[in-house]
Amino acid sequence: MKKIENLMARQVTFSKRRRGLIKKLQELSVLCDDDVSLIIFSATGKLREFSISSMEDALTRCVLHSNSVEKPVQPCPAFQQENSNLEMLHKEVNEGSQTEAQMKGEDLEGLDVEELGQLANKLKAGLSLVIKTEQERALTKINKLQRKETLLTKENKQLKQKSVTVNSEGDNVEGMLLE
Amino acid sequence: MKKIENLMARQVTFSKRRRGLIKKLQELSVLCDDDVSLIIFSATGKLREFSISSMEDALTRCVLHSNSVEKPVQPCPAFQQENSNLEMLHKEVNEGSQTEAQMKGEDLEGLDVEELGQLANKLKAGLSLVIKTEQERALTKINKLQRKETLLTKENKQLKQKSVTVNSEGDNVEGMLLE
DNA sequence: AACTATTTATAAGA
DNA sequence: TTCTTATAAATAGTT
Repeated sequence: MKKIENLMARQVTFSKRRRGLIKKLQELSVLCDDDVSLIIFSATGKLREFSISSMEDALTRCVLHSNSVEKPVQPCPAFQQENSNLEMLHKEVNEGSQTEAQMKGEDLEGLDVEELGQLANKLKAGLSLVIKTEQERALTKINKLQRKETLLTKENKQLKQKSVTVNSEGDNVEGMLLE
Repeated sequence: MKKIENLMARQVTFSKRRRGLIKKLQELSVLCDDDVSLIIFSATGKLREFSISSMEDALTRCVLHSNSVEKPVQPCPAFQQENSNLEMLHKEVNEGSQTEAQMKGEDLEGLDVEELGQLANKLKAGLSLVIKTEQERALTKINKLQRKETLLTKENKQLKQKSVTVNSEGDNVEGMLLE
């Protein structure tokens, strides 16, 4: 089993299997009385699907991007800026709570629940994108540092050998490295 | 289709279907080149399953509670060093259990908006802790690598100076560093 | 989208 | 828990 290279076939397969997956998720949540979350990212980090099957049918499904042709990724904030993103998210949640409180007392017909579902979806999507962005940022940074470290270590070895052959005394730099 | 009331039957079904679900998740992630996350909460809000398929680490599985009956927490391979964090997550998730249990069994129409909002907040809290765990882990790794890099660079500088003063020819290691 | 041949999942029982 | 098997369901290929 490997990646389907043909775009159309891949999209079709994705759609079919996504439906199957969500169905099974719903079944599990009913049979075993669980809450289930499903998050799917494309390989390029774009959010394709975020679905939550909870006890409430209204929150069961949340298809943000039904096409596999995704919207452009949100501008990738630097790792240090992630926290402000999270804070914004918190703020958004709090505002959402206010809205919800205001909505209290209104009819609890389908429309209200839909609006609430949309708010929840917004939150989930935001959180998902932040998680994904952080993961990517961190891994990129770690990989870069590891490559750099490898080269530095190599260089260090060469320099030490040279240093030892030519000058066996002087400042001893051994033992400086962290482990 | 409705909740399996018999505990043993429910546990067996949960195990079987979880395996099937994860298999299908893996298949989707391979066929369509996606990253997939799966989160399962028990109805009482306890985290049962957290699984991430990323491009870097094949599929990472973390079974905290294999069923609704309390069992010892299984070590999670991907987060072995974050046990305390995971326990915090577990604790946090548990705190909402009463609310969730109350909400359980009610019809959609019977749920008030505030309670649904609390569910959303709970999910957000769980996700936030996962984010936090990842952040901490990544930052620890990055900091360690950066310290190591700093020391290596310093050491190499000293070695180079020594090398240059004694022997100005030979292997040139400059230009090896990545930017 | 719909159809169908084939594969796969799973419930029940051991 | 694993294994077996009859049945049910998902899906790939096709139209």
